[in-house]
Order: sequence, then C-alpha cells, then structure tokens
Amino acid sequence: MDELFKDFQISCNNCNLDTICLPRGLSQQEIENLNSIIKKSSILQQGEYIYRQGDPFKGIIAIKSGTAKLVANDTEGNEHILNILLPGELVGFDGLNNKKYNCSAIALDVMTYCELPLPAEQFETLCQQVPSIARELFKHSSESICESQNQVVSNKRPAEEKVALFLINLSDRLNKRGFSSLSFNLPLSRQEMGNHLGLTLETTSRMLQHLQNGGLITVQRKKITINNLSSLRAVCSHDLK
Amino acid sequence: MDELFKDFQISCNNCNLDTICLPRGLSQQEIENLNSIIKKSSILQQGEYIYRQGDPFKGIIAIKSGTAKLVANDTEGNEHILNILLPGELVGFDGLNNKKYNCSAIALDVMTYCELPLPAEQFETLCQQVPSIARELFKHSSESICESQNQVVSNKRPAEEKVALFLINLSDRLNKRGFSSLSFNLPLSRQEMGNHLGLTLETTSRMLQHLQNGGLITVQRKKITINNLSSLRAVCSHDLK
DNA sequence: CGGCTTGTTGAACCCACTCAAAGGTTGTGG
DNA sequence: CCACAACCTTTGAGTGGGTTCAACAAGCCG
Repeated sequence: MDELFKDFQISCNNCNLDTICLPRGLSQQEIENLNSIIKKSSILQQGEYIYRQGDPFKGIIAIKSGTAKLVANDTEGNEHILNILLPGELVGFDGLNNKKYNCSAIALDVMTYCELPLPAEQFETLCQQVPSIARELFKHSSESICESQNQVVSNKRPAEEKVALFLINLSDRLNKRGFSSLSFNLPLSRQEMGNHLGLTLETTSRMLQHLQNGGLITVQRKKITINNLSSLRAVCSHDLK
Repeated sequence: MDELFKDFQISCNNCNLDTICLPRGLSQQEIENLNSIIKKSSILQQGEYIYRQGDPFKGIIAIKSGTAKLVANDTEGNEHILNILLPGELVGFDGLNNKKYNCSAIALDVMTYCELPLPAEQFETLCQQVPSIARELFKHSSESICESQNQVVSNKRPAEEKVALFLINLSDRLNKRGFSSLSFNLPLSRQEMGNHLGLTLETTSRMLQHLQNGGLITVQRKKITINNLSSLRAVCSHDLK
C-alpha cells in the first residue's frame, strides 16, 4: 500500500492546505525551508496510532487527509475522547511539556499526516531557518487552548445542547477547511460521541433523534444534514438560569 | 499604594520564582536580556482584572504573588471559572490566536504579576535575544494544554471525585511551587468552586463535608487540611463502570 | 440466511440540582 | 463594643435529567 504513495510527495508549496496548516503565514522562502524539514504524508488505516500516550515526543503532527481522534487514558484505563482532528489541524503540543505525549492520536478512517520534527536541541535552528514558524506554531497552540476552553464551557450544558454544540463546532471547522459544512459524515460512533461529550450512547442517540424531530437536522445513521443552522445555534442560547 | 512597590523592582535574576516561571531553563545572559524586556510587578486588589476577555493581546502574564482566576463568559453571560492561577504560573496563551484574550484573568486576592510583552512583529526579535525563550514558552503553553485535558477528563467523574481531584491538583501545584501542600486556604468561595467544577455550591459544600466525615480532610471554612493524601487520591480511583 | 456489531427505544432508578431555611462570619455604623 | 445587615456556608427535603438495564431493530459481512 505504501508504494502507492511513495512518489506522491506533495510539498508544502503545493499542498492544498497551505492556508490553514503549517505554511500559513510563512514567506515563500520560509515554506521552502520548512519543506526540507517536514516528514511528508504517512498513511494510516483506521484504528492505527499516530502516536501513543506516553510515547517520547517526536514532533508536531499535521493531519493531511481523513480524521483522527485524540484520546486520553485515565488511571483506571478508561478512554476519554478529547477531540476529533480534521485535515489541516495540528496536534502534539501537549507533548512539549514532559517530552512525551499526554494522550494518543488514533486514525478514525484511512488518513494521512505530515510531521514537523521538533527535538529540543533543534528548536533554535528551526526558529532561525523559519523565523515566522514560532509565531505560527504559537497561534496553532493557542487555537488548541481556546478549543479546550470552549469545550469545558460546553461541558456544563444539558445533553441536547452538548450534542448541538458538537455538531455546530464540527460544521464550523469543516467550513473553515473548505468542506461541506451542512452535510457530513460523523467520524465517530454513538458510543465515541457520547464518550467525547460526557454522555451515554443512549442519551446521544436520543438527543440526535430529538433534534431531528424538531426538524433542525436529519440523521441517517452516521450521515448528518443540518437543515437549519441558525435554529440549531438557537438551541444553545437558553439561559442556564 | 503603588509607591510602596515602585522601588521594589525585583529582576528576573533574583526573583524567587526563577526556577518555575519565565526564566526557567534560560542562561544567565538570556535572563538578563529577558529582564530588560519584562514589565515588572504590577499590583492588583481583589476583583481587579489582569486582562479582560476580548482585550487586545498585550503579552504573556506571570503571576508573581497571590492568586487569580481565569474566567470565560459564554454567549448568555454566564461566568465559567476555567482555572485558578498560582504564583509562577503563566497565562495569556489563549490570546495569541486571534490577537485578543479569549477569557478574563481576575485577582482573587491582593496579587502581583509581571508581563512579557509579545507584539506579533517583535516575536522574531525576542527569539534572537533570548533563543531559549520560544522553547520554554512552548513548554508552559503545553502545560496549559495538559491541564485543560486533565480537566476535561475530571469533568466526567462524580461530584465527590471532582472535589477530591480539585484539592489534589491544587495541592500538587502548590507543592511544586514551594508552598505548603497539605494545609492551604482555598482562594475560591463555594460558589466559585462549584462553578469551576460544574457543581452547585450546595453540592460542593456537601462533598467537602463528606470528605471531612471520612477523615480525609479537615475543613474550616476556606482553610483545607489534607489529613491523608494517599487515601484522598484513592477516592478518585474507582472504576466508572 | 445467520451471526455480529451498531443504533434505537422503553422503563426504572439515582445522583446532583432546586428550593428553602437556618447557622456562621464579616463588616459597618451608632 | 454591640447591633444589625449582608453575605457565605451548611443542612434538609423533593424533583428531574441523564443513566442504567433491557429488549428490539437495522446494517453489515461472512
């Protein structure tokens, strides 16, 4: 299978994700320098790991195609799906702290990714060769932080709103990355979705059903169609008290 | 009041937080360069803002003494306490994304802080003058990410464990920063603590009471004494299912 | 088809919330 | 210094949203 992709060496220059992924905000010269550092397009099958919780930090990962999930295992061995990852998104910032990844990244379907190696001692070199990269990486890291913050806030809402917010967030992110934002396939099972939202799979199913009954969305197994995005947003605008 | 502190210009060199705050991991020369960039020790009274959600990003903040809370306001105006901030901890990474802060930082008592200005155009300059700073800032940013991730995981546990985990986390962080880790004052009211943990103030009060009845902690209003840290940790080690 | 996985639906239960009231603590003015 | 008010905390009783347990339907793949 790998042979198929061996010659498929898309560089950062001509990658279609250049405005949202790593090359974002870099000069042409910087992109070429970046290009020589990046490890390009590895391919994974569903269920395979990009990296595992506890693995020594190797670098920042850029999702190129397909989707992945970010999973943390707690001390009892329970899995917690922290987020799902879409093309153009970066992960691995959690690994810079203790030089090992704080959670695992697992392919949800056939997917490809690129890798920006960042060994501690090469940090300064990278900043010299690609001066803007530090700033851009910080922006991406900052995005991750904002995402988690919003997630913590969403966590306190009732089940229906959690589900609605999840769909809205997914829709927005797909939109930003040039995908269809009103009709898409959930990359997660009800079980996984419930896990991510802090609900049981039954509740998740019921809430999707309920949103469908209200005419806001159409659910066909994993395929979601948003019929009325503004009304869906309105679902999440009820005072908690 | 400010006059009292005007001459009290402690530099990063002789700050007692040098091993955990910004100067961590920097060379002597770098610390001196850093020192010339940093705005030192502003003082705030309880309730005053370090920065407000939506304010244009001005820089990374280092808590020097006292405590603060990180607060996000959702679209309905509800407050959500994302975290509390202890001396030596850095905040503001959430502001690098959209050049404005994603949440507010508010003093919980009389406190002081330093500021590392980081205008976009000066990023490269800073990286030149203090080559290790990018790496160290990323580590701190990474710490924030890991913290939020752990918080999301804790959020799914029952009320008693949430409270126990909060106390343990606080104890660990106090310990790492050289404070007493087994006896400390909660900087938050029950109301605020409940808000932070996604519980009501009544439940928070009850859970503290319950942990006290089990002999694990002693509660005297805001003063917490941990009588048995390992048993307290054990409270959080029950299978969810 | 038959076995298996995934998703839906129903009914009973329980943890945390809500509402309410009492007890403590702190601050202020007489 | 005491009295009173304002606020915070504790405690109790009832309610409800989401879970649990269980059965059934729908895809999927041999």
